[in-house]
Amino acid sequence: MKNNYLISIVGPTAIGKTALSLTIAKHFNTEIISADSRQFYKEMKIGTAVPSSEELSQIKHHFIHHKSIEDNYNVGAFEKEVIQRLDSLFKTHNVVVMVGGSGLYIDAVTKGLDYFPEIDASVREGLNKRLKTEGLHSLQNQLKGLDIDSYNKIAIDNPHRVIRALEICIGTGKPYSSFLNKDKSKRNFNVITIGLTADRKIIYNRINKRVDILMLNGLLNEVKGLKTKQHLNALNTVGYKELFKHLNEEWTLDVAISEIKKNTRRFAKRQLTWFKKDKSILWFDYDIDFNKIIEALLNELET
RNA sequence: GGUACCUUAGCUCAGUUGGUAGAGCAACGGACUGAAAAUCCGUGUGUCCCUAGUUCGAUUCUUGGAGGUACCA
Repeated sequence: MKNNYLISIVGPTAIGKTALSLTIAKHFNTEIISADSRQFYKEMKIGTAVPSSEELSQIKHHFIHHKSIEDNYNVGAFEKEVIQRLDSLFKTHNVVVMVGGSGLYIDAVTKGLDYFPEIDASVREGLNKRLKTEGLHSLQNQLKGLDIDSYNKIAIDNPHRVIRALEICIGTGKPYSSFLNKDKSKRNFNVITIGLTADRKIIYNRINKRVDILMLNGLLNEVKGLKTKQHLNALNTVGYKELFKHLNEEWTLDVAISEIKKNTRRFAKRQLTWFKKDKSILWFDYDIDFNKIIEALLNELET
């Protein structure tokens, strides 16, 4: 019988997840796990809209600013670290809150990923080089030879997917598909997922406003300070990549800002598409009285 | 006030020698097991300004309006 609960809060960017997570964490007198794939990086303070220092001082947060953009970090490592952290948190708490907008990272914690061995980074580097010189078609053909199941199943037009499958085939000598759908490690906690949402128009208005605020908070300066590192993957992020284009004199500041807004809107759309699939999510309107959500949670905890 | 040109998708515009229309961007839908705020796939969403003619048929031609732009007064 599992008596521990992870309350996961999801929803599109700028919907108000942080405020809700604080309310819930306070109510249950517990701590917060962040599942936001860009808030991990300590160099990205403004553009990722992390909780304010005041908010951070009220409740203990985990996995915010714990990595550097220079580190090689990924979902697998995140899953492992979170599960370890949860094990120790559940020793002193029955309820832990998780909040974030990265669907894959959330699912990794709540549902688990299949096990894959670590592959040396040089394999991917080589594949990326070949993608440039030989083209995607050559990589697709190689995958066809090494792992026909994956070749048929994955999004074959998507270079990231093809390279990922190939790097496993090459790095392990076994097909990528042979690692999938094994028995995932069982979770020793229950998950309740709360979703916050709103009409698309409202979400978009909030996003536009959020971007203006990030600019007022000094996002441009933060990005300027990171200019020499713009090639790093972690900085291939909405809010950063557009301002790099401005600093590289490709775009005016106005164009860059409206591109940030547009790309954030598209990001929110992708988040909604991801979460829509999860039928277990309890959805609430963004401006509901949070006490109603607490009530709903208490109901869930009893049953 | 006169003359010329314009009015077609949310925006910028193309087009139909008369058979109810299509690009870019935006938007919308979707996929996604270690790059995920990433990456990739799919979809035209329309009183063709209004009116009256000519015509089997008008967004297209003609009449008369309305709105806009430029130039001349």
